[in-house]
Amino acid sequence: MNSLPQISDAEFEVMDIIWKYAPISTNEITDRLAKTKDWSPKTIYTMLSRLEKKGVIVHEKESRVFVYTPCVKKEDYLEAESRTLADRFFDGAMKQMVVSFLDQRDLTPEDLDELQSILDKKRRQ
Amino acid sequence: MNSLPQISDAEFEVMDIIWKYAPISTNEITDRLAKTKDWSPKTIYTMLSRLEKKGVIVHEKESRVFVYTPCVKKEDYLEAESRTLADRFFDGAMKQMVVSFLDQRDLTPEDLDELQSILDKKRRQ
DNA sequence: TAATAAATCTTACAATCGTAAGATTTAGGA
DNA sequence: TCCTAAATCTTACGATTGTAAGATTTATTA
Repeated sequence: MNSLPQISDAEFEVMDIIWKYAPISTNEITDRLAKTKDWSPKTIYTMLSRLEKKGVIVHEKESRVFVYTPCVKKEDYLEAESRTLADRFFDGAMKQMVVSFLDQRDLTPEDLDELQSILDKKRRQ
Repeated sequence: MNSLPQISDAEFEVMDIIWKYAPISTNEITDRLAKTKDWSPKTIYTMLSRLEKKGVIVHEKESRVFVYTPCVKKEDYLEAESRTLADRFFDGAMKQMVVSFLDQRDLTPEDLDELQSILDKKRRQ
């Protein structure tokens, strides 16, 4: 709960579906993942067991199917991963990281305008 | 070169020293890492071999010691990892990611001021 | 109630990773 | 030139990850 368990790339994909659609059954999970991934349902089942073992999801039985719910928040992972990124590349300085993102070429002038107005609002509060 | 090899957390720590101090000998690498990590030199040697096998560093022999140089740029990893983060958490939308970072609690009002002026400059160019 | 099909549980296996010990090579001093 | 200490090379081993196959359980239908 306090320190987030490490979850792998593939596990993250499964988590993502659960975060988006929970409570959700195994079948619905496999159906939704089938749209983007080419994974066997067996593989997905393995992911689900591992995620549950790691304590980031729980299930309830509904007759014979399992229905999953997350027990950690996606934002907590965002938080943790952006901190890791800041640590690795900017010595922990979030601000520097933001600056570097502002330089990223795929922000259009309109994006910049919008960011500016958000900044304005933030500073005023 | 075009697609960056995956490197692990521990490997990254080693890379980081090489990025900072290259060209750098094995001994200097282990000395510098000793300050923060509690790794055996043997362990570090393993990292170095793996990194070289992955093609992200090369060495030259100077008498009997190896001197390492990176052959990928740290910024390329930043680029790749921030894109991954944006994909995972914001559906690829860099702008949304930046917005979320602006909300991060550890940006001081001074930071916001500074960001604002950077934004101003960027929009003007 | 007995069979079946669907769902879950158990086991597996190769690749990568963290962590190093032991073997081998070799530059440099005696 | 020969020995030795330092450096590198080879091997290892348990945990995690990606990827599933096969075994077992069980709700439902015939």
